[in-house]
Amino acid sequence: MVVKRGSRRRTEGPTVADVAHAAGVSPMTVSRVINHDQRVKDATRKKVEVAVAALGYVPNAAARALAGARQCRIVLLYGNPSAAYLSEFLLGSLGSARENDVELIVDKIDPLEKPVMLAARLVAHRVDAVLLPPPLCDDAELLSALQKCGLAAAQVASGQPAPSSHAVLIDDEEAAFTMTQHILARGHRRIGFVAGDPNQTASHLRRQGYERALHLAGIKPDKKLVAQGNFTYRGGLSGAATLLDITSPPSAIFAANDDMAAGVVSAAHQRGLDVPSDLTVCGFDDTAIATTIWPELTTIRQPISAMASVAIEILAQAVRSKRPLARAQPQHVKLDYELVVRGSDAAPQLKT
Amino acid sequence: MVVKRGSRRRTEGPTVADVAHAAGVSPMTVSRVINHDQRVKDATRKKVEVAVAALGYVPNAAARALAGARQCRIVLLYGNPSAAYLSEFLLGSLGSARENDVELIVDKIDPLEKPVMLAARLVAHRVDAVLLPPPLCDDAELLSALQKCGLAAAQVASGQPAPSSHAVLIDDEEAAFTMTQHILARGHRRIGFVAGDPNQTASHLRRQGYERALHLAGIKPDKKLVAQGNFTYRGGLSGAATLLDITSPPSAIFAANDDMAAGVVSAAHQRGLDVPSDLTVCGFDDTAIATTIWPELTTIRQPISAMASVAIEILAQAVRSKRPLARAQPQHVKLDYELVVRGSDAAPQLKT
DNA sequence: CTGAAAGCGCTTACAG
DNA sequence: CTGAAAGCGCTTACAG
Repeated sequence: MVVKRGSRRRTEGPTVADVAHAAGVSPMTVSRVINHDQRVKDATRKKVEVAVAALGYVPNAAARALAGARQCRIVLLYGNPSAAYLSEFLLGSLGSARENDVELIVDKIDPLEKPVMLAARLVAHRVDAVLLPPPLCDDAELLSALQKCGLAAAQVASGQPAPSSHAVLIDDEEAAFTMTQHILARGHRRIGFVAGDPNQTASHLRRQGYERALHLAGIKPDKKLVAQGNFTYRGGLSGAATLLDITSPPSAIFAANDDMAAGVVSAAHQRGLDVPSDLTVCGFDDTAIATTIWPELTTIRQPISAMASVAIEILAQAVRSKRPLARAQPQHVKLDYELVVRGSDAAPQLKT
Repeated sequence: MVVKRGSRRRTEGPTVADVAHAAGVSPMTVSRVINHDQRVKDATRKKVEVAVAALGYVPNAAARALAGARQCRIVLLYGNPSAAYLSEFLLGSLGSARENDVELIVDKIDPLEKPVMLAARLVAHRVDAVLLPPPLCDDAELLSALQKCGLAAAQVASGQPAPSSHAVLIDDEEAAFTMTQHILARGHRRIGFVAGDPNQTASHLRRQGYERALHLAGIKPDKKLVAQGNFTYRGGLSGAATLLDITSPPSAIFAANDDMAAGVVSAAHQRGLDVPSDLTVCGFDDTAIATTIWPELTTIRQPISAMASVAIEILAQAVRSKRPLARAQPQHVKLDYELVVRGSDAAPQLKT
């Protein structure tokens, strides 16, 4: 390995030139072998491969990138998700971004900026794709602005993925159905539901799952047992207040996310009700708050970190694909959820 | 922007040459401005900055890496902070990492791995520096292992920064003093305190601030009014239970962080006490939970995101510094906190 | 304080 | 099927 005097050489490893020299070919041929170019003669390829192995050659990523390999810059746009959700989402994205060699930029959306402007700004900053966690994943205007600018987008945890964008999700309806069945199996018949933000499509799916399980159990859904909660702790607090103060209150409340479930638990405590002996409370998401409060919440575990990770991977692949066809072929991936039983559910009290 | 015929130019964006042309300087000068070289004349810098902004210039990372710019790879090591804390910390780090062109790797610590092994692994992965949020910022063994391997470290929010490492903090003692004075000013005389994790130095400082304010008001600290809380929601719950069940319970409780304060509020509710009319509850940190629960917490705002951001900046500077002296000269930066008055504090009830 | 030259390690585009 | 040349966008080292 020849290192010239006064060279600015920093890296210690061998280069294409070193390999070429060792194999008795030109650097160009080494490059072809590395990139699996079909046109290299088998004998030549062998020689190069031997040299590569002997020298322990590893291509320099920066040089490849500079010389023409396609870069990938993805923006993670976030609106106002709960801190626990964002935190897990960030962790998943970060790991995946490193593995897939994508540059990840994290940016809070400015509600005052028009989606069209935003999209234009992203393009100006050489962004290739956009990652959209809830609630942004359901912003139709944003999605269409992005598409018009030719930016790939991945919706994470949207209840209603657009056909034109990539999406990673769980089956919200089925998960809510599963949770409701679990509560029914405990023996509850009057099960309250605190619904999520009506602007997020997942909210409706979760409610549908709840109602389907009820139907299947021969229970007619009662509108008085459904309260609005907006996916916030305060919404859970006020929603539970509504449900708990009706004539024949529910013995269990299923909140469509953990933040609201925490609010429900607090409302129960304020009324002197014990959870779970007086009231069963279940959540959805399994974010940090589920194991922070007491009792710990029985909930649906949504693989937030994995969902973010998969979304980055899909986006990176789409961006780097040579064929424009692949960019026009959005993928929708469904991941598994899991029912996590902890301490906030129990059989209802016997009426005496 | 001139694009030559037959050029292999891939990226559409402007280059140093374009910016140089627009600003009427050489590419070299543009490079200097971008890299915050001190020697550029202010007027020249201005011109370049204007051109950069006008063209929307973004440096090409691959080219920088290839050309030999000193890279800076920082690992953000986290243990088990609250999700809300981590989320804000991550956001601050990410933004700053981009601005300072540092490669940020986020890694959860494995409690089973020996600090010495960890440090060795980091060195093997070409890591230059380590960012330590609480509770890791107070891990003396880790700190010393890092130092022995020649890794720069920045402790964030430690109550007792090591002389050999960089640190960014607020004055915890003074902040707790301020909060206690605020509660005293409301008219409270029996003020409970829920202490944080004894393994984190900040816990002790916060308690000291609380006691100093009491002394200054002529109140003798009462051991029965101090409970252990470990910085967790559950610790706040049980700590408050202890304080609220003594013979003459406090009319106000100051918890050394928001998670515990949330637990205190919940404990109060379980006892049928209203917050704040029956019990004043104050927190510390101003993480997301402070405005999630109801009533919203009066607390001390700790600029978590800014602290992370400053720490990254200091680390990047130290790593890139040509003079080894600067690396041996750790900086300790103190940022401002703020008392945020919201809905969880009020004057005590009149005894009748 | 600023600039002209050379080079980082690889690949594209063109010849042969 | 293989190679010599040029260039990707930036920064280092050297002058002035």
